Amino acid sequence: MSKRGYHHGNLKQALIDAALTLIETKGPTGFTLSEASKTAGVTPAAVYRHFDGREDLIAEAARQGYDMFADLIEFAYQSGQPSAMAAFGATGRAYLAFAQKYPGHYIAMFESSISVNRTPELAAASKRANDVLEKAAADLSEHIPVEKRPPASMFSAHIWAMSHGVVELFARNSPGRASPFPPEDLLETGIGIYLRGLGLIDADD
Amino acid sequence: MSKRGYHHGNLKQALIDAALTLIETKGPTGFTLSEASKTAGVTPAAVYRHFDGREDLIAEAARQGYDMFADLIEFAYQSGQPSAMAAFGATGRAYLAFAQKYPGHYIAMFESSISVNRTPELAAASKRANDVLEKAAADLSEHIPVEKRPPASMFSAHIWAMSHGVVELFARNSPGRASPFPPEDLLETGIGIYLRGLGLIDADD
DNA sequence: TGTACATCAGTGAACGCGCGTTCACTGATGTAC
DNA sequence: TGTACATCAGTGAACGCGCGTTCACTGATGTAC
Repeated sequence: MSKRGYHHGNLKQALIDAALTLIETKGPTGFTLSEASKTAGVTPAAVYRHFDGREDLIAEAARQGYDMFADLIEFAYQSGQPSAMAAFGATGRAYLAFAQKYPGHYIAMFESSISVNRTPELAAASKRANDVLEKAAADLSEHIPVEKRPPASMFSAHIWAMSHGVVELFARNSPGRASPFPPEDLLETGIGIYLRGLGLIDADD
Repeated sequence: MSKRGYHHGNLKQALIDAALTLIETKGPTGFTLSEASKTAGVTPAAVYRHFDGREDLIAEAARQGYDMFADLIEFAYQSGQPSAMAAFGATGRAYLAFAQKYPGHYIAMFESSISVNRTPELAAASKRANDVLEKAAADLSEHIPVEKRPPASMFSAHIWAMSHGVVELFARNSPGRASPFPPEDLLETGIGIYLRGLGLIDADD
């Protein structure tokens, strides 16, 4: 903030922020190093003081995204305890909220072609996010009779798929494709119906 | 086929096919006119005999995709009649099959930034696909008591979201992200649980 | 407090490259007579 | 069947552009004395 002049002071983060904004508007392949550096008020060559190159910058943006994502999801999950049901619901809402509040991160994480195994840090951050989702599903599925209980990883994959689908198709404004309902409602009702199918919600709601 | 030489014979379709293969491997923004024309064995300038430019080529690919998609979905839907349940199940399976068999089309349709309203033909093809999906949902929801019946468009949006999510997260091999289950199983069980939640499938399966 | 100096974040010019698009052209094809 | 000719699908060279990356450099900063 206060530091300016020849030395930027916080160029690394400024570049990541610029990249995220660009990714948000132009997609992960539409983003260019040159434009990000220009946005940050710096020469393209300056990027190489902080990153190994283009891919490395995107990977770092994704890593920060996974970290925030895991934090938010974990916090939402804890905030609903000790009710497994409340914890699960909060987790689902946090998912959509994250995708809407941080679209650049979301795209870098799930739509860029960066492998999640690119660096150990990225893999760890991604795994942590995954584990929280699966933990929420596992907790909740404790309430299902064993013989009709699907594996927690399947349960969590279903919810994740529906959440991701709602984000991609109805939350992000695909050009020319109108959403019939607010995405929050769509996800809330969708998950509700699914959970009822598992016997976790009373048929009378 | 038989026609070759100075005149290509069927360059327009050859360019679309080349574009689809490229889109499939490099994403909608990674695709280049030059590479598509080279693949088709032709100079980049030749493209302009058949298309207005880059975007126009993608739009045409998407249009063909919507057409095939609507045909396949419609056929699957009809093949399950008169049972609404069978028709709906076939429709869901056709969705996934399309995404897997024609990934280039699927990406051009749902992941490119081409507006569905770009041309009247594209809008019409897209609407037809949409209508078939919604019709299947509406038919099936006839079997739900009116007072607990969600709007058909919401019903269809839920199923579409879950299908799209399964495709994006687990069917397409996101680099480094392993699918815990075959996507077909994931979608079949997911939709099954959802339908049970709507009271459309017996709790005992 | 003042000065000499090492550090290193950012500059600016340059590179080779592939892009989408344009243009005047060429030559294969198919039709009219 | 043979020839003249119009059509138009494709060529090839050229354009201006922005890309990611490299390099020797410069000058602001912070530390040692």
